[in-house]
Amino acid sequence: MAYAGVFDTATENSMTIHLADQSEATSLRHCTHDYQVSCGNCRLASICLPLALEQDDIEQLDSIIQRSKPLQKNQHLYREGDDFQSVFAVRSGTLKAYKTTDDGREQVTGFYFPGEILGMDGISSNMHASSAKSLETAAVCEIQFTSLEKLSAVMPTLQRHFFQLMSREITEDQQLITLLSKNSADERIASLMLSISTRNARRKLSSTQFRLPMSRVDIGNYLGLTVETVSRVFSRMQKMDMLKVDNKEIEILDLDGLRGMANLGS
Amino acid sequence: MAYAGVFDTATENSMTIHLADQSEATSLRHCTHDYQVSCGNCRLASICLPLALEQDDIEQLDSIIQRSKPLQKNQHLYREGDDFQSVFAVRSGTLKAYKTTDDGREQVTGFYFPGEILGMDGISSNMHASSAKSLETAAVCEIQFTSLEKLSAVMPTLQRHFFQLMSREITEDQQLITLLSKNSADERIASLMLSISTRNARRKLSSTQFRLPMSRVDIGNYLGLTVETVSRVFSRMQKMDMLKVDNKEIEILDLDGLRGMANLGS
DNA sequence: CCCGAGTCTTGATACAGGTCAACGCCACAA
DNA sequence: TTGTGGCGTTGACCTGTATCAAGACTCGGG
Repeated sequence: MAYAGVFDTATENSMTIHLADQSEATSLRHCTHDYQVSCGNCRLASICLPLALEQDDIEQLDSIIQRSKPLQKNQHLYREGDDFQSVFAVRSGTLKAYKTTDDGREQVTGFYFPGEILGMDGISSNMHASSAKSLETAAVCEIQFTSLEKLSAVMPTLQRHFFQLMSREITEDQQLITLLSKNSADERIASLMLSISTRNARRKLSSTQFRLPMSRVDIGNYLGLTVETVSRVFSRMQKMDMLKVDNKEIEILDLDGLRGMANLGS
Repeated sequence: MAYAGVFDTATENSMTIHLADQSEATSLRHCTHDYQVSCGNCRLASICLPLALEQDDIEQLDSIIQRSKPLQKNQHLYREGDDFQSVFAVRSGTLKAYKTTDDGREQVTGFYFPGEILGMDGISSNMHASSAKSLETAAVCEIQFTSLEKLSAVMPTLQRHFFQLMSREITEDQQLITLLSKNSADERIASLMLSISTRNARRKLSSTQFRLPMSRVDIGNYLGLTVETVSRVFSRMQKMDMLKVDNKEIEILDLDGLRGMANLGS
């Protein structure tokens, strides 16, 4: 996929990047040369760090960021209950975050695309409050939280940036709450398609044609619907010529129609 | 109500504490003597600031906190779209936060009890992402965000505390997401009752007997249910001898039963 | 190439909760 | 005292989505 090329030469392996395992986490620090070298030349920096940082600042930031080996499909980045030590920026691929409820069911709480940051829900209790696994081969940057705190204290723009990131996570969750509590199945699916569309646009990818990295099950779970309903809605939208759906391949044919549907059912 | 006594002598007025209105906001800074004087002697400090702060730190914190006059019932603390300048700690009374959707409906995103902090969703865009209004006479402490940022930079425990507060807001929203997408009406109501119960306990109030500050409409809105359903669930729970419901007066009769219901329907 | 497991689609039926409507209760004003 | 308006309750009915069931498609492995 789009950014995967950068990592093509890296040998895939099944190493679990598990923060509880300190020895591995530290060893990652020394693999930097295999991968992209700096936030300064990262094409995602404009999404991940929309900051006016001096050259000097970027170097400091780089020094606390660890670039890790790729995650394979379905590999966990962290699990609910793990020691919290870092937040992560997605460099390529897509991850999903989910919680397991007391009675064993799963609730997907978010999808994370390149340039987006995850893991911040672990700060409050020093323990990850959700699990994160990759939906396809993916790569992430790991940002040690204690280092981030220290650096934030001397770099006001960084401090503000992280407050903002967390605040955005809150407002996005609130959007989802509204979606779940007030909107029909059609509206929910339409909203998700639009969300993916705009997030693609931010990364300079097509906003009308893309491949869904997640399964119907994940979509349904995220939106509080069953697989069957998700499937039916896709079929219906296809029949209405709003969407062209070929399994995971999506083409938005009527963006305005979709927008209308997302707000107030058709 | 519990903490209202402190403010009994204050003249009620209809002044809107509206942050866009700079002149009023600043004038509040000089009313301090009318109200509680310091975080150091605030009985809610253990909830609001569970920090190991030195005497000196508390004084610094006090210097950036403005104690405002009471809000009347239904008065707005801030509105969606207002300039973001401060976060607020509830001292007495209860507030609700809500968003208005594009098609004009309202989504309640949270209830805030004494000792809890609200307004953090405004940080990301420098604009409040939701509105907040009081459900009854209430009082809040206003914390100027820029001052908070500056103080955080030199007080690591404060910086961490705020990261944690925001992170907690995220995990709580995720709880609600799960509730809305996976749980039945009974489970939702049971969860809310338990949440209020534990939050009361934290403030050393009864965990089994309390008065709901919000209307049935607000409860339904928050939980993604209609008023009728809320009412029916309360009646059903009463018939099952789990709850005693007399309008807003609630008594939990079977805490364990309620807990069972909250997790996995009955 | 085919096989088999996982994933997706489609149809028939069931049910939780929404909608509509009527009414009770209480506070407050005239 | 009698309205009047807001809130809460209850009942009857309806509908969107879940559930159950059967196939169809897809993709990786032998």
